[in-house]
Amino acid sequence: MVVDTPIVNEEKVKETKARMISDTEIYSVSDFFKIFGDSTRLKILCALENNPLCVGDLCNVVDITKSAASHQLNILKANKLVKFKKQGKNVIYMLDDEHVLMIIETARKHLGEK
Amino acid sequence: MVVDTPIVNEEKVKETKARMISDTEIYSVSDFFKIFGDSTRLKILCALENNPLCVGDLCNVVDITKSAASHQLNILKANKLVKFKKQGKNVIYMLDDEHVLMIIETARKHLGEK
DNA sequence: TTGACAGTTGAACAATTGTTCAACTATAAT
DNA sequence: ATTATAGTTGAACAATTGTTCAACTGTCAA
Repeated sequence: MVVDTPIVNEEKVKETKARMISDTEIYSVSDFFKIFGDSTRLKILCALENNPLCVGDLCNVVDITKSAASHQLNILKANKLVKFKKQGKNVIYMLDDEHVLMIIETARKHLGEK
Repeated sequence: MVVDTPIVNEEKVKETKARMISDTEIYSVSDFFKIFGDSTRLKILCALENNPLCVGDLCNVVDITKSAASHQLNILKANKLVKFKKQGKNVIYMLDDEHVLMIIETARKHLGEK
């Protein structure tokens, strides 16, 4: 829908609008956060923090089915948060970006403070 | 459901499980990220970055209805990301925690790099 | 070359989450 | 007091998102 209320402070609204991040960037940032907003994906990232794991072992650590893991790994892969290598019958997943753990740590600290 | 695949490396799984963050903390961290995972909420936080705004003006900046704004402000308030003061007929909202913008900035940088 | 196992995929389903709508409260102005 | 305006609320609805299920691919071992 559209706005259903009149502007109170015209100038302030104009200025604030001018300072806003573009819609496309807002969407890419919120999509990024959405990835961390799911506990299964967070657990997967957490599990891969110290060592690479094959899908089967990852399932056992995180306590999910192969299918659920595979779907979530696809999302993480598409967003360049994990990468993988094939090893015989197994597929070994690992973090693609250590940077990511820092983001999680920042959130944990923030929550710890409140 | 439960895991549907056998363990490959028993010891690795055991060790990794031991290192995992507790489930309750995983949930609170993912809930935290969920808040930033919505573009409307992100826009609201972004709009309040430089100046406090009354609900009506916020609606005009972010382009949403009063009701939608109010619901989202409730969520942000419950999570201590915004606070408000009453001023006559208006309710003025402002950020409760500058820390939050840092988290968004970190995400933007991360996305900019890839 | 057949059987077993590891992982993937798409569609159906279930659950969660955001928006809309209509009714409501509270404040200010006449 | 009455009316108009600002904002809130809960329930219904719509949309999005995660999980399950069953069928599939590819690799290894017998």
